[in-house]
Amino acid sequence: MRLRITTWNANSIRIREAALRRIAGEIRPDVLCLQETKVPDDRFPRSLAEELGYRHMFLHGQKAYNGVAVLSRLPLADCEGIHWCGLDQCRHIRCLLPGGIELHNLYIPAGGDIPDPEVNPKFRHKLEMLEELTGWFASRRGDGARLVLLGDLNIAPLETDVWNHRALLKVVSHTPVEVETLERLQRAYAFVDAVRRIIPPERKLFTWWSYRARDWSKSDRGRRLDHIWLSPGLAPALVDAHVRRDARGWEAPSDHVPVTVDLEL
DNA sequence: ATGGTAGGTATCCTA
Repeated sequence: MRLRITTWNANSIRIREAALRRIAGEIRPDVLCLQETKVPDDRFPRSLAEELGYRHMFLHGQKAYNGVAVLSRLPLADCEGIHWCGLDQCRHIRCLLPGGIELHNLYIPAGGDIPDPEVNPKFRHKLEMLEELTGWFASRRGDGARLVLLGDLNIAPLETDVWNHRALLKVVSHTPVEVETLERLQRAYAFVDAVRRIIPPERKLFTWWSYRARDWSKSDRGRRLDHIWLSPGLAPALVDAHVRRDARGWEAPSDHVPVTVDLEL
């Protein structure tokens, strides 16, 4: 059985109806994981999702900020929204897909502008959420679960994940402390970076471009902030991965584009 | 070195 999973930071799902239709029609994921839906669950566009074939969904949203959702053509089980750092922000859904695959859809805090946890609470929160997740996954290491961890992790770990490595060393999303913290999370369960298994790490690859650029495509000052990781037991099922760069040029685009993997189970 | 755009909310927050 072929399973296609896509992650996309929509940056408000209510104003991305056309983009959501294109993702459903052109990428056709079986499971679509959303971040920054920015909407309470009772105002989520459920009927549109159902019209596009996503009869199964789990919403974990809030007003104005954050918000994650999983839309699926296949039944979902044991769905829950998980909170971290003692906050009620909606940034994490855990659920089970058919075949016992455990999916984690994450929206890691962006972290503000100043890369110093002592003076910037948003940066401290970013590192603390990653550290709490690291402890949680480390405590499960070796349990043999078939895990997919994906979402907007708001960190570009490789030199080729940013348009200019040297220029971004002190820019939140690519600082050494963030990269090291993300690598600790990855090592906690020996997660495989699925997209970089398919697209060579030597090649520049971005999933986000700022709205502030005059011409995002020409300047191409992007970053790879959106990731799909697989647990070691699930990695052999990986057959393909894609970043839908052209989605950044759609009418009324999100600043993030969809990232997709195909698994053969 | 600076300021640039976008979305949600309600006059300013976050990204």
